[in-house]
Amino acid sequence: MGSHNTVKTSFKEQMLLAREDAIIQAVNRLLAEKGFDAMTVDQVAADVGIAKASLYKHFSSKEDLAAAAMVWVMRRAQALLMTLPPEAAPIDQLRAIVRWTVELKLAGEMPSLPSQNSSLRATLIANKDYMDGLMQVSDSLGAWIEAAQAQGNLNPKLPAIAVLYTLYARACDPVIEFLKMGQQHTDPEIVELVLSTCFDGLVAR
Amino acid sequence: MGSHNTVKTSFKEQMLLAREDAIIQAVNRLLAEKGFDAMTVDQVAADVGIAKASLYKHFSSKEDLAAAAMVWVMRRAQALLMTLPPEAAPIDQLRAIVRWTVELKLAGEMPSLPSQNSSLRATLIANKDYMDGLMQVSDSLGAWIEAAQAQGNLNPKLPAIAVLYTLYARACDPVIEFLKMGQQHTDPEIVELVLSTCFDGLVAR
DNA sequence: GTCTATAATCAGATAGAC
DNA sequence: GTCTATCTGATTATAGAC
Repeated sequence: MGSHNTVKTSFKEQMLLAREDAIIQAVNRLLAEKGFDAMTVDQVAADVGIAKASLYKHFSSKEDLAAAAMVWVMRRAQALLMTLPPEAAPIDQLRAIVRWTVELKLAGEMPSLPSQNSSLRATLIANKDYMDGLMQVSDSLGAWIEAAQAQGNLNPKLPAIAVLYTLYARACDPVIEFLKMGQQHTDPEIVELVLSTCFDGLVAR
Repeated sequence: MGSHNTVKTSFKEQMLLAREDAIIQAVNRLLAEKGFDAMTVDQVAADVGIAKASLYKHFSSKEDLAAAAMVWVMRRAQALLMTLPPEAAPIDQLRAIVRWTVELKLAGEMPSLPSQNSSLRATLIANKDYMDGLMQVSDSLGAWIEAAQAQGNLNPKLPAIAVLYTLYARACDPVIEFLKMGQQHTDPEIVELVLSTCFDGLVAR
C-alpha cells in the first residue's frame, strides 16, 4: 500500500506539474502578446481550459502568474548559459545571449511586464527562484562583460552596469516588433539588425 | 458691442486654452511617471484641480488625453527641428534629436504609452495633428539618415527604417530610468552613455 | 482541485442641476 | 463649463457545493 500510495502520489504530482506548466505557457504567451495590464486572469483560465477559481488554487494572484512566467524565462536563460562553449570569447558569449533574447521575443515567448508597476515589482523581488536566477545570469554576464572589456572587444569606457542594462533591454526592445510588423524583413534578418545596432551601433565602421 | 463680444470671447478662449494646457501638462507628467495603464482620469482631474466631469468636456476619453500629450511632444520635436542649424552634418542633427529625446525623458516629460494597446493606437492614428507631426518629423529624420549614410557617417548596410525605429526607441529606453535609479551617474553622463551605445555600439572602436 | 456563482472593487464615462 | 452624484462594465478574487 505504501508503494501504491507513492506511485499514486507521484502520478498526481506529475499531473499537477503538467497543469501548472500548461498555465505558465499560457501566461507566457499572453504576456508576450498583450502585456501584463491587458492580460486578464479570465483569458488565462480560458486559454488553459479550466475555471478561474482553479487557477487561484495554483497561483494566488495575477502577479504570481507573471512571476512564474519570469522564473520560466530565467530557467531557460540559465539553461542556455550552460550550453555555451566555455572556451568561446566573452564577446561571443554576450552576442549569443542577445541573439537568444531576440529570437525568444520574435517567437512570442518573451513576457513583457511594466517596469513601473510596484506591486508586481514587490512580488518579483520576493520570489526567491526569480531573484536567484537573475543574480546568477547577471553574474555570468558581468564576468563576460569585464573580460571582453579587458580583451579590448568591448568599449572599456562604458560602465559594466550600463552594458548589462543595454543587453537586458533587448528583451523589451520595440524595434523588434516594429520591424516584424513592417513585414519587410525575415526573423533572422531582424536578429542580425538588432545585434548589429546593439553591438556595432548606427555609425559606419 | 461687437468688439466687446470679440474681446470677451477671446478672453474666454484664452482661459480655455490655458486650462487645456494645464490638463496636458498634468497628463504628460503622469504618463511619464506611471504610464498609460496606471494613470487614472481621477488623478488627472485631481492634479489639475477640477472635477472629472469637467475634464470630459475638454477631452472625450482617456485615449484622447494621451493623444493630446503626444501631440504636445510632437510639436516640441518640430520646434526643435526648426532650431537646428541647417548647415550642420546630418549625423549631428540625428545626435541632437536623440540627445533632446533622452533629456526630455530624464526630465520626466516624455509620456510612455503601451505600444500594444489597440484602442489607443486607433485614437492616435485618427488624430490628424499627431499623424501630421509624426510624418513631418519622420521625413526630416529620414532625409538626414539617408544623407548620413551617403556621406559614410552612418552604416549604409542598415535599412533607413531600422535606423529610424532605433532612434525613436530612445523615447522608451528602460536603460535611461535604470541608470537614473542607480544614482551612480548624473543626468548629463546618462545622456552621453545612451548616445554612445546608440551610435557607437557596445564594442571597442 | 474543479466547478458555478458571486462578492468586492475600481475606473471610465455620464446625468442633470446650476 | 463646472460641479456632485451616479451608472456601467470590467476584473480581481473568493465562497461553497461536489
